[in-house]
Amino acid sequence: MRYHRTDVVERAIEVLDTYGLADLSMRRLGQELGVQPSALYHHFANKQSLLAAIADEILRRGTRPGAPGAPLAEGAWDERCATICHDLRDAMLAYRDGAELVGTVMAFGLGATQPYDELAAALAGSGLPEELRPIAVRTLLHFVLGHTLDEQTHLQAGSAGAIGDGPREGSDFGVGLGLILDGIRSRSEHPRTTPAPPR
Amino acid sequence: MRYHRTDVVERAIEVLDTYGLADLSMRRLGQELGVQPSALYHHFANKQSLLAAIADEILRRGTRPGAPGAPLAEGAWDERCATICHDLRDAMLAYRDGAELVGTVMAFGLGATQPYDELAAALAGSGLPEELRPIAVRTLLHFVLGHTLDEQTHLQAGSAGAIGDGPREGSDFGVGLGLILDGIRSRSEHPRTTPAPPR
DNA sequence: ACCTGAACACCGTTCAAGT
DNA sequence: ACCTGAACACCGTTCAAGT
Repeated sequence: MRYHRTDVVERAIEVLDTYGLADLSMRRLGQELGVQPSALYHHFANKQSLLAAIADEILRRGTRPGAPGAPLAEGAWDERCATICHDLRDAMLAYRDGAELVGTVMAFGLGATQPYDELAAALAGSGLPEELRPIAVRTLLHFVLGHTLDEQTHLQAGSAGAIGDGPREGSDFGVGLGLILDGIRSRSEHPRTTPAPPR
Repeated sequence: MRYHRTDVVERAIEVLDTYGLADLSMRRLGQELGVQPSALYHHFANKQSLLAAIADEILRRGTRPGAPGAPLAEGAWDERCATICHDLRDAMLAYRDGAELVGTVMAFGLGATQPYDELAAALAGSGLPEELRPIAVRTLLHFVLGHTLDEQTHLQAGSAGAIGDGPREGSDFGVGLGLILDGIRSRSEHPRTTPAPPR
């Protein structure tokens, strides 16, 4: 059998979802495809590149279609931010270890820049001073990545019969997100000259 | 030579700071101590336990002494939160890959609970409704961990002569932190019945 | 209490060579 | 363009045995 890049990514996602990130090795993936591990290096320069491609695909699958180039969410800036953050969370929760994978890839700046750009566009519609927007975007992303990683870790740890965690964590996410959006809103309405708190 | 648990942790921190987290293997650490890798399993059940002990020690070293049991920071609740967050950031930045290590350990809930408890205590002095405090604490921690990981990754990547990143990132941290504290303050002064934003 | 020595079951990556 | 086969330099962990 001969494979394309996309075949490898697709199979890798299946392995990830079935066996977890720790078991997603180049050797294991090769075995799963019926191919030598070294064959994968024809499609990807190294494992990190493969992981970046997987992260991109997971985020792509979690994105609502929508006209390309069109605004990615409707409504007020805060509603658009909330939608983007919820979609990102949902995309990561859709696959086992999705948050850990996407978080690692984003931390090393290897791709998955789509959410960043979408949030920056949404925040352009707020009154937030332009120079604060990048840090606001990053603050939102750190929240979503960190919270979802926590959530997924605990969900998976207690997967043997734990109940009631879904709703609790779900509303928790909205509350934390609302807290940050409130902070952005207060800076949008009352810009300050000295924004940093004292040490 | 015969070692204690604390000797192993101390040497591990030196290896971490000199060669990075990726090179901190049980075999490498054994070699550095002049001991078989298997000897380390007399002191730690597994590598994760060792990493948790290292994270605890890094945080302990970054903590200002202060009387045990006494309030860990003086002043208003927001100043105390800011101090705790800055100290946590500084502690992680003090060692190579410190943020990645502490972040991993905290994500798996293995220890390093000190910052959580300190922030919870500081927030008890705000007007924030009690049920919102845990999510506020976690939101602050996710910000500090995520931002510092970003910062350290980029600082280390451009360590060959990059200039001016320190101050920029430093103020960035304060701004993002101020954003979240503003959000907490707005909820403290104007509690809501429906805190979550719409999807 | 602390360590050795040997083994088990793995890794990512490279590279000449094949079709 | 895609893959094989073999090799290199590693991993974490276990376990009987030593002092």
